[in-house]
Amino acid sequence: MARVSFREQVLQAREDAIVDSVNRLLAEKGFDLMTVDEVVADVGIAKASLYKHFSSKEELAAAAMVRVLERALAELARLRAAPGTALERLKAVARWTMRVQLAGEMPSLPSQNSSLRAALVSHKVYMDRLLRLSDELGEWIEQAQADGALRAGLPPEIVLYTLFARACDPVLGLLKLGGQYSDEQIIELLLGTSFDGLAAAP
Amino acid sequence: MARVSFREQVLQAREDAIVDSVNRLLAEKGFDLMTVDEVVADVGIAKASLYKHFSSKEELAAAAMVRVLERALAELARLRAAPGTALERLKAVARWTMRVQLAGEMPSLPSQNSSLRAALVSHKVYMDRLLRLSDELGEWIEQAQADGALRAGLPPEIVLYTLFARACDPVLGLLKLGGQYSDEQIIELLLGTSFDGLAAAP
DNA sequence: GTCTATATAGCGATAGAC
DNA sequence: GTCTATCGCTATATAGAC
Repeated sequence: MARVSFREQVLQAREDAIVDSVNRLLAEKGFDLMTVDEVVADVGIAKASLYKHFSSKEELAAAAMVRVLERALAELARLRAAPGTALERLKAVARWTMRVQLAGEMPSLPSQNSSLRAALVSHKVYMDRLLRLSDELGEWIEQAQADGALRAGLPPEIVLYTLFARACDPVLGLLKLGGQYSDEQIIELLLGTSFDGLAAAP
Repeated sequence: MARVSFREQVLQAREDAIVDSVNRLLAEKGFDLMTVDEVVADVGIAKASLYKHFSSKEELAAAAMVRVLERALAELARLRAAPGTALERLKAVARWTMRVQLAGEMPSLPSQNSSLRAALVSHKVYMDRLLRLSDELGEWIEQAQADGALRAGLPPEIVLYTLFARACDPVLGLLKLGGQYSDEQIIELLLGTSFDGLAAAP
């Protein structure tokens, strides 16, 4: 670990505070409705100061995504260290992503915004974390299929996309809004629909 | 059927053309990135003319949603007239919504935009169609559970939300972009994950 | 009802003093 | 690096002639 000056620590702490706000606002309102003015008001700094740290609104979103991807990678490492089958690990990851979303900490980016997409695919750190996460999940998916625990006919790609999609499923928010179920009940219900499906066992 | 003058027919045709464009643009770019300027350029009219037909951008979105909801209700009526179990009908509806989305005709509205939400919930026609659709699907869901075809422990509400969510699932777009599968293959794969789940049969 | 032209407001981003 | 003040642009929505 390189030595860092006190000044650098202060700057790092400020960047962390910015990413904190961005992450929460992205989870609340999404990228298009989040404004840079809100971010700086939330952090309590001037807009020009923020732009000394991040060169654009897209960079802000990328930073928030990098952080959540790194937290996901840390969760994967934790799960790998514990005992459990590949299927159990995949379910645990799905639970973790749903918990993050219910806690209001899952940034939601529109898949349609092309300027944002362009910024993300050319963002080296973001792409690295995303690919590492995909690769590691892909291994568990193939292992679970080899175990006979995941349907064999299903392309691993589909399983991966489906897991990612459940991380930002609007159904969670709807059910939480309804107020009829606790967070953990919502998670177990949706885990059931994802892995066991809507239909009754044949 | 009330008699309508030629002039009224022309106006109706223009409104239809507007809703056509809005529907396609909503499917392509979503509400936040769709601009009224694009709509009028696509239709070939002036912006002020559009605002004589629809009083706001939110009204435009509501009109597109009403039309797709009415098409869904028509599809339900068609399915009810044909033979089939409740489960088969629910699967057929899911197929229909996925086909609409893959055809680029499913308007996508952000669930987070509060001004849009407010406009929709106070839009009588939209709410009427939405509730009718929910009611009719709810009957099929309860019937399918009574048949033992849908998992009994699952609250019907969850099944309904899940079906709605699959109608705008970003996974469809991702798989189509990949170019590896035909539209019908994508539909059958996702129908499988929705109804039978990711996990292998026990 | 349709048009051209414009009002009005909010946004991302920056200049320049300190 | 941080601030205040502002630019430049684009968006929704409207005024007023025809």
